[in-house]
Amino acid sequence: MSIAKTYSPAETEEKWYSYWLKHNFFRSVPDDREPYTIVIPPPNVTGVLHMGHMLNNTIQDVLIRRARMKGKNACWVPGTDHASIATEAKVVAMLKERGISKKDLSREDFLKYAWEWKEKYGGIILDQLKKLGASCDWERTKFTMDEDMSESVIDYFVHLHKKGWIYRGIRMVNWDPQGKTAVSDEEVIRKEVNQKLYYINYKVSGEDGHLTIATTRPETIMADAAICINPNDERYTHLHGKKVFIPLINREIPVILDEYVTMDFGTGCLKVTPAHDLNDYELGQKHKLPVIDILNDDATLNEKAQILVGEDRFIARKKIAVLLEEAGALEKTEDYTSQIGYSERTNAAIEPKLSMQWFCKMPELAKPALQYVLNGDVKLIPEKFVNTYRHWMENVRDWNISRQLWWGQQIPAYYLPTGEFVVAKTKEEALTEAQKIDASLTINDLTQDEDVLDTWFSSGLWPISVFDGVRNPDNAEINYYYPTNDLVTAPEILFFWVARMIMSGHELRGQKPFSNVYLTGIVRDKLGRKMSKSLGNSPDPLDLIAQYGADGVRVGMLLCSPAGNDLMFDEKYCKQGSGFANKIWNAFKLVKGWEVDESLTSNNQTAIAWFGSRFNQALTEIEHDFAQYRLSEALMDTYKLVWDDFCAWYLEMVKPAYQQGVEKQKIDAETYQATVAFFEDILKALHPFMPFLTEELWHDELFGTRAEMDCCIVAQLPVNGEVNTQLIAEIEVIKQVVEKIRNTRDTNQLSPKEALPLAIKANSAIDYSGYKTIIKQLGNVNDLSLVNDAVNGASSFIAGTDEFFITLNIAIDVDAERERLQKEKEYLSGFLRSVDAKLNNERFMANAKPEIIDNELKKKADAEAKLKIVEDSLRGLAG
RNA sequence: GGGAGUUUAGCUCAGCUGGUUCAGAGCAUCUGCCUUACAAGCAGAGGGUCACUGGUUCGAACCCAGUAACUCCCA
Repeated sequence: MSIAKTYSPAETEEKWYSYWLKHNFFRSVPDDREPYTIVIPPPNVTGVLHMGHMLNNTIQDVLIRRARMKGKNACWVPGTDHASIATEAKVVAMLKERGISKKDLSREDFLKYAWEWKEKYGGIILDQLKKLGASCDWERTKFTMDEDMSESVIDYFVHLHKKGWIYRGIRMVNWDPQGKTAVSDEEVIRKEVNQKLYYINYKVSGEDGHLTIATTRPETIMADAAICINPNDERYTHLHGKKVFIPLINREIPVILDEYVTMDFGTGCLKVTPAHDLNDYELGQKHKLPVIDILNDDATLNEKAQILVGEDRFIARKKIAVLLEEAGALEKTEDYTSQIGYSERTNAAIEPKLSMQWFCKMPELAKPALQYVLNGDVKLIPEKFVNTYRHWMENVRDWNISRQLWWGQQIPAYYLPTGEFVVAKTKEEALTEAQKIDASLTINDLTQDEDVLDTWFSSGLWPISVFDGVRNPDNAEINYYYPTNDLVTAPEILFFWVARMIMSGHELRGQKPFSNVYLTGIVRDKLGRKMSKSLGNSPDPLDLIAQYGADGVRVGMLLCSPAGNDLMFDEKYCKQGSGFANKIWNAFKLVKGWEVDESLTSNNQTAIAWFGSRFNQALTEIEHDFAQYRLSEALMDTYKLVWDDFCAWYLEMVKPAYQQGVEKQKIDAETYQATVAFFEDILKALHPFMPFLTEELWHDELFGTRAEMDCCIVAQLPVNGEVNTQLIAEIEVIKQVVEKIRNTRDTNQLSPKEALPLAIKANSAIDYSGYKTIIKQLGNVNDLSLVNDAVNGASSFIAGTDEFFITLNIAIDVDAERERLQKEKEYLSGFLRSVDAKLNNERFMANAKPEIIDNELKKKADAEAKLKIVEDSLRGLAG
């Protein structure tokens, strides 16, 4: 196979992804290997791939591929969640476009449309993930409303109900008037909003005077049940026990006293509207006030409002301001900013609303779930999130699990004609239960609760239900794969999702659902703004892949992703990624271009031994990075291993020197074979990050003929190689020597092509005769000699504690040389002084650990040796 | 209002148990090179009062206290 000038990702990616699929490399079934399991955070069926998914799934894929290459039975379970509110909203919108209204449909018909929608759009993200290279076991793809998954949800509900942890109650809920459902506290996004504060006069009953209240919601005055003042407020003592009239509708309401009212906010008179404000509701309960609900489910005013009936709340607000003005009841308005809640799903302003809901008691579930994290059974990465988690779990409130929707698992509660209810898995079982209450009941007497369960109630079971562990708690799969290993998700859903999985894991299996939770940051643009559709600052991930290749984008994502911190994404990182791919490609081209000449003998043993050691050392470092989930650093360590150590140093050491007139470079067999072997190891180390490029090169004929199943994706990572640390340390000195030779060339404005003679006066134990080849090749040195005395009149430098001399054809600039040496001398003397200061300090000698002192002594000796050399050189220069 | 976090080079970030592997990496910048793998490259170079103030210590980017700015979560 001939090789193209640059790497072109597109066809490669398509080719190898299908190959992997065809050969079932992503497939996992239980066997006797150690399992390594990740369940995907199921994306919404409504979504399309965004940068957050890219980051999240790149990380998961790196982890899963690495585990696979370490010989584990790697299983990555993909799937989607049904996102009840968001999906229902989409379906309602779709129907509206077709001229169909949801309220004209039966539940059954509506669900048919919803499933149709899900089939059409629900798999988009998963398909897009394939472009990224995600090696999920697609045969395991799950959806939270699959029959078995839903059954698991119902089982869990029944289970919790039996324990008495699920109950019904009237509560003030966050009502989404657009979705026409309650949403949980966590699904409300608070935003600062500029509003107006309306000052409204209420006439005092039986007197001429009035009092003034301040409110942001004048349209709710018709629902007022009282006016509340602080009993300590001296301005209003005359109002104690009085009644006032609500303007426009002239309903009489009492003035009540409660210290709850802040005297210095507004006027100190608070209108109490129990039906439409959480705090007012509680105040109303305390003072036994009536609850007057003037809003419909869609937040239009109902007939209880008496006026503006049928108007939307916001339109009513504008209109009532005018009416109040006309009636002379509007004192003034002021600009005012406050926090308003918006539905995460529909972006409608949340309306506090009283309604009957299902709740799940949290304290009993939260307590053990907190322990898993506190005692380290479940590790949060980074650790800082433990505090946040604890704070939540210790202040947890009961969870509203019902949603007034159709798309989702319908609550398995069945009402008797009397209004009593039973909870059971099926209607038949419910009947049996119901008949215990009234033996004469038949199945037609039972009506199932209309509401569905919160989506998190089902995704909270995800790591168990994907292995059918709720319905069949002792099946082979759940026993093998559960607890899973790593979970990769966003901190915003630590409580929503992660905590609930830990709760259900403990409750159902007495076990944690996963050992490590890697929390990624939010992907922001380079200005630090969260990427969002509305801002239009998010690149299309698929465009990025088309432009930079999947490998390039994967590298780009990881380069800028410190664990748990937000990442400032910039396309330039992807560019760096694709540049890296190209570098590897070109290194490959070089090696591939070599022709072996069997008659040549190798003199690259040192280089080969060095890179072998360096490679093993780097593997250990990378392993260490992964153990701490420092993926960004693991990648950077790999990057530098390949680019610097392999390409810039090793290949330059061994590559056949340019020979005039020789068209093909020849190389000895030993070096060739070693280099090819190194390259193969490098492909393995790179594979988790750059699966496509590595797989492509893996199959090149350079490596001989490969069996069909011999693929990089299942190659085993090299382990436990030897590291010759002395050799590595000595090569570091050799690199310095080479750099200084190049520097000498640079400062004397000599061409790199001009070969130079080098004399070495070794003061250290390094045997330079073994490094001659390398120095000659990299430094373009034509004559290398080992000497015992300083060479006069030559340009010199020091590396380590050894001296080096280059005799130049041109006269060296003595003054410049002296200045350079003088500077070095000053630095060394200063350094020596600081070391001596420590060593002469009694308290240092008394307090510092012995190894620290040893180190200082070594530094002293080292500096003294160097200083002596510099001083000698200076003397030589003078003489 | 309560809680948490962040602040190190122009940018994005490392810096573990306080001590020469301590001020580092990648990118960007500057200079010189189209050198037979790669200009998406090669060879060099510059760049930081470790947010600020004080304290502890023989010794502080690191520990403690306070201040400032930014971010997130909860109310």
